[in-house]
Amino acid sequence: MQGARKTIKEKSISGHLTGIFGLPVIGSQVYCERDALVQRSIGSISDLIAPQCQITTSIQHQATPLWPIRHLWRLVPGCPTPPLDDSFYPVLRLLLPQLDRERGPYGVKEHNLAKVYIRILCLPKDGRDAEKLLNFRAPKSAGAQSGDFADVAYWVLKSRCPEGSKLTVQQVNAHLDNIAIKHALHEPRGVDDELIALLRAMSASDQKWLIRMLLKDMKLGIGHSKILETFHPDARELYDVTNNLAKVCLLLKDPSRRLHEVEVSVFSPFRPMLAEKCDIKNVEESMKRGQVYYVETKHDGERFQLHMQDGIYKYFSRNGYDYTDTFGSSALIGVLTPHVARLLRYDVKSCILDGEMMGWNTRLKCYKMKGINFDVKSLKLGDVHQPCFCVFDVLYLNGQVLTNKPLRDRMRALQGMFTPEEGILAYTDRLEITTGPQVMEELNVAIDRRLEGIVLKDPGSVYKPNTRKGGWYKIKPEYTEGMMDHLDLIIMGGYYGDGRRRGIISHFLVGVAVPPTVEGTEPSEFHSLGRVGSGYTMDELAELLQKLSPHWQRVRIGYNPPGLVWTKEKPDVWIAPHNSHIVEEPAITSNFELELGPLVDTQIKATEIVEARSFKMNYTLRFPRVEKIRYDKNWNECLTTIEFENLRKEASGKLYSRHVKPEDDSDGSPKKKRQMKELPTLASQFRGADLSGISQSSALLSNKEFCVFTGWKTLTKQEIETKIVENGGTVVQNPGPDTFCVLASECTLRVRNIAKVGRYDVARLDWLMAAMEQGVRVLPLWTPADLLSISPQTSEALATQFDKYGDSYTQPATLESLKYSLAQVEKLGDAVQLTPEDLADFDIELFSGPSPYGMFRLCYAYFDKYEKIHDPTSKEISNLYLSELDFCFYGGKSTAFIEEQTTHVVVHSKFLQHLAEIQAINRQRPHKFHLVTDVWVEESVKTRTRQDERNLVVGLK
DNA sequence: GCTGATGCGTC
DNA sequence: GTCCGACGACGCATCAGC
DNA sequence: GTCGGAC
Repeated sequence: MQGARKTIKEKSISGHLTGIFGLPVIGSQVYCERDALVQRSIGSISDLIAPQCQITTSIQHQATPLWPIRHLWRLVPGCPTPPLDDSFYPVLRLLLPQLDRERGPYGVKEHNLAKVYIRILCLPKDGRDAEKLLNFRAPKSAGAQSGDFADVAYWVLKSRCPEGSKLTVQQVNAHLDNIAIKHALHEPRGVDDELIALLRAMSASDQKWLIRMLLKDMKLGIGHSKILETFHPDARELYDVTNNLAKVCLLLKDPSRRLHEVEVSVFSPFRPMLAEKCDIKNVEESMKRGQVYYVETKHDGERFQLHMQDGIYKYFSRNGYDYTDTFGSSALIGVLTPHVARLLRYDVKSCILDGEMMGWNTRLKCYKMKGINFDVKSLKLGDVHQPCFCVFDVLYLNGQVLTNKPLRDRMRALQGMFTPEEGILAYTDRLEITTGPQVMEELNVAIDRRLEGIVLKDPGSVYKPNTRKGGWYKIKPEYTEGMMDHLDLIIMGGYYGDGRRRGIISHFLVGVAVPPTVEGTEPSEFHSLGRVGSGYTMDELAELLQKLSPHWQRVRIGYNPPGLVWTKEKPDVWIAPHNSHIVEEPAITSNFELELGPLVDTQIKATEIVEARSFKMNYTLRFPRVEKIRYDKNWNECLTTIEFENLRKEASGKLYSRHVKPEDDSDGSPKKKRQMKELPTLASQFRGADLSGISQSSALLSNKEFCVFTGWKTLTKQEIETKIVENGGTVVQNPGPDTFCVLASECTLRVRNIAKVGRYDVARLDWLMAAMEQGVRVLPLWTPADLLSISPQTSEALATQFDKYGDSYTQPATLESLKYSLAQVEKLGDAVQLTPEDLADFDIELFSGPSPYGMFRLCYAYFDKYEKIHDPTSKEISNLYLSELDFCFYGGKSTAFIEEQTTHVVVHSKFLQHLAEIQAINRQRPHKFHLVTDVWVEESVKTRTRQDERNLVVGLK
C-alpha cells in the first residue's frame, strides 16, 4: 500500500516535469537527472548560447542569444544581478512562479487575459469563445473545462495557434521579464505586445502552461515543498531563509552535497516563524508544570523583519517583499529608519529583528487598528500616523546568528539593543508566567485592552523559519467554543468555484431579512451581508447544492430579483428566499464571560463585524465561515436587520459611547442567547462566594450591583461580598452593564486594567465600608478622593455638580473657585487613565458623530495667558482660565508649552499681542496648529460641537 | 474629478 | 501532523469610462 | 487570516 502510494506520488512529479519540459524523467530519478536538465535547459551562460530545452512536448534544438535577459535585468531598477552561471533557476522559477521574488507582478489575471485574447484573436465580442473566456468559471459557458482558465483558453486557442513551438526556457523567461517590466513601467500596450508575440510563437498547449505561469498557479497537484525537496533535500530549508530560488539553485547545484548549516543572513528575507493556533482550554494541560513561559501581546499589525548592517537598512514583509522604500534604507531617509537609527544602541553594527509593524497615531498616542482606512505600508511623512515597529525577536546580532539559541538567550540579546520610543520602536510586552490561570489572566487583560490575543512562547524554543510548530502558540478568544454568537443568515446567491471546486456553485452570498412591516407575516426583503465559502465539507456542500440547485437563476445585469437587495457585490446566480436555506456563521459580537480566573467581563475588540462597502448592510464579518447548515430552520427564520444591528451595537456601539442603552437595561428585551458549551470551570478559590443563604439587614445598597476585586484590611473579598448582600446589594464577579461600581482597596493590576478601559468607576473600599459601618441610610456621594478610577460619565456628573456650586461657565469666578475646579479637572484627568484603545474609540466617535462631552478629545491646546510665551512663571496677562476649564472638561488637553502634539493655540480675543510670534512658531512646524480665540472654545461649548477653527481664526494669513 | 474594475499585497 | 488549495476581508494603485 | 481534504 505504502509502495503503491509512493509510486503515484513520484509519477505525478515526473509526469508533470515530463509534460512541461519534455524530459523523460522517471520517479525518483528526477533529481539524478537534474544536471542533464540544467544542461539542456540553460546551457552555458558564458557562451551566450541558450539551451535546447523548451516548454512542453516538442524539443527543438535552437540556439538563442541570451543577451535579452542580461539586458533586461539592467532595466529593472533595484533588481539584483542575475546569476551568471549554470543554474536550474530559469526552469525552477517557471515551475514555482509563486515563489519567484525576482520578477515583479505581471498585472494580468484571468479577466485581463481574456480581454487580451479576445482582442488579439479578434474573437467576436458576443461569440461563444469570448463568452467562454470571460465566464470561465460558469459551466454553462465554458463547458467541461470550466473553472480552469488555462484549460478553457487551451480549447479556444487550439484551432488558432501554430502547431509546433519554438520558444526556449530562456525566451519564455525573457518574455515574462518583459511583461513584468512593461507592467512596472505602466505600459499596458507593451504587455499586450509581449502576449501577442508569445501567442504567435507558441502552440495551444504551450500557451496553457504559459497562462499558468502568468497566473502563478501551475496546478501541478503538487506543492512547492515537494518540488523543492525533489530538487535537493536542503532546498526547502534554504528557501525558507532566503526567499530566493536563484540562490537555492546556485548553492545546491550538487544534489549530493548537503549544506551543513542553513542560516539566516542579513538582507536575505527569511520566512518568519509562525505560531500554532491554540485553544485556551487546552493550554493548561499542555503546559509543562513549573516551567516558565513567556506571554506576549499579539498585535494586530503586519509582520515585518528589519535587517541592518553598517547603517544600511532593509525591511521585508511576511512573504519576503521588500518595503524598504517606505520605511527607509538609511538614517537619512524614510518614515521609520531615521528614528530607528537614532534609537539603536551605538554598538549594534548589524542585526535582524523580527516584529510587528503597527500604525501609531501621534496625536492620540495609540496604535491604529489595522484595516479601517489604514495601511502601515503606505504611510508618509507628516501623516498623523507613523509606523511603529514592535520587536519581539532578534535573529542576528553583530555577526552572530542567533536562530539556534533558545528564545531566552535571544531575549537577553534583545534586551537593551535599543532605547524604546513611544510610537517609533518598542519591545513587545512580555511577561513570564508558569501556570494556566496566569495565561488566562493575561488573555483577559488582552481582551480588556482589545488586543487580538496573546502569544505563548517556550523560552527554550529555537527560531524555526516558516514553521508553526516550534513552541509558539497564539491564543485568541475566538478559538474557544462558546465565545461566539451565531448568526443565522440566508443564502441569497451563489458563485461558481475554482480548481478543486470547479464547475459547481462553491460559495455563497448571504444576507439578513428586513423585518416585515406587518407582524406575523413573512419577510419579503433581504439585504446582503457578505460572502462565505468555507466551513463545510464537500459532502455537506453536495447535500446543500442538491437542495438548492433546481432553484438557481442566472443573475442578469439590469434585473434585480424580487426581494433580494445587494449593492456592489453580485453573485453569479440567485435564489428566491423561499427556496433557500439558512447557514450559521460565528462572530464575536457581545460580552462574554469566562467562568475562569479573576476575570473581567467585557467585550472584545469590535473587529469581528467590520464596515464594508460592497454589501447592502454596510457591514460584514471579518473571517466568515459556515458553522452549520440549518436545515432545521425555515428560510423565514433568518436573522433580521434589526437583530443584526443590535448585535453590532453590542460589540461596537458600546465602544463608541460607553453608555448602556436604555433598552439594554430593561429586562423586557430578550437576552441574547449564548451558547456556553462546557467552559472550563475554575478552582473554588477563584469563584465568588456562595451568597444564597444570606439574610438582608439593610437596604442601603438595594438595587445596586457591585464587583469586589480585593479584600479590605482584615476582611477577605468574600466577607465583603457577604456584607454587601446583607445591605441589600448584589455582587458579581465581573462587572457588567448593570454594575454600579467596582470596589477595591488598592490599585492592583486588575484595577489598572479596568481603569484603562474606563467604563467603570472603581471606588475605594474605605468609602463603602465606612458607609456600612456608620449605618447611614443613604449611600454618601463619593468624592474624587474615594475613587481609584472614574468613568467619563461620572466625571461629567461631577463636573455638573461643580457648576451647581457656583462655578458657572458664564459667571465671573473667583480665583479660589477656579483653582479648585482646575485642580479637580487635573485630578480627573489623572484618574481617568484612558488607554490608547479608548482614545481610538473616541477618535471613531469624533469622526463619525458628535459627542456631548468629548468635543475637544483630539485637541492639545496651549493657552496664551502669560506675558511671555512659554513662560508660566511670567505674569498672567490674559484671563483664559474659563476657556481652559471648559476646554478640559470637554476632553481637551492643555499643555504648558507649545509642543509637537499641540493642535490648538488659544489666545484671548482681546489680547492679540503675541499673534505674530505664535504665527512665526507655527510656520516652522511640520504639523500646524490652529490659532483660535477663547470665542472658539465658548462657541463650541455653547453648541456642544467643536466649531470650525477657520471661522473663528484670528488674523491668520 | 468621480466611480467601478482589476490586480496585488496584507491579515 | 503537514501541506496545500479554496475561500473571506481590507487598503492601495492604476486605468477606463462617465 | 479561515477551513477541509489528501497524504
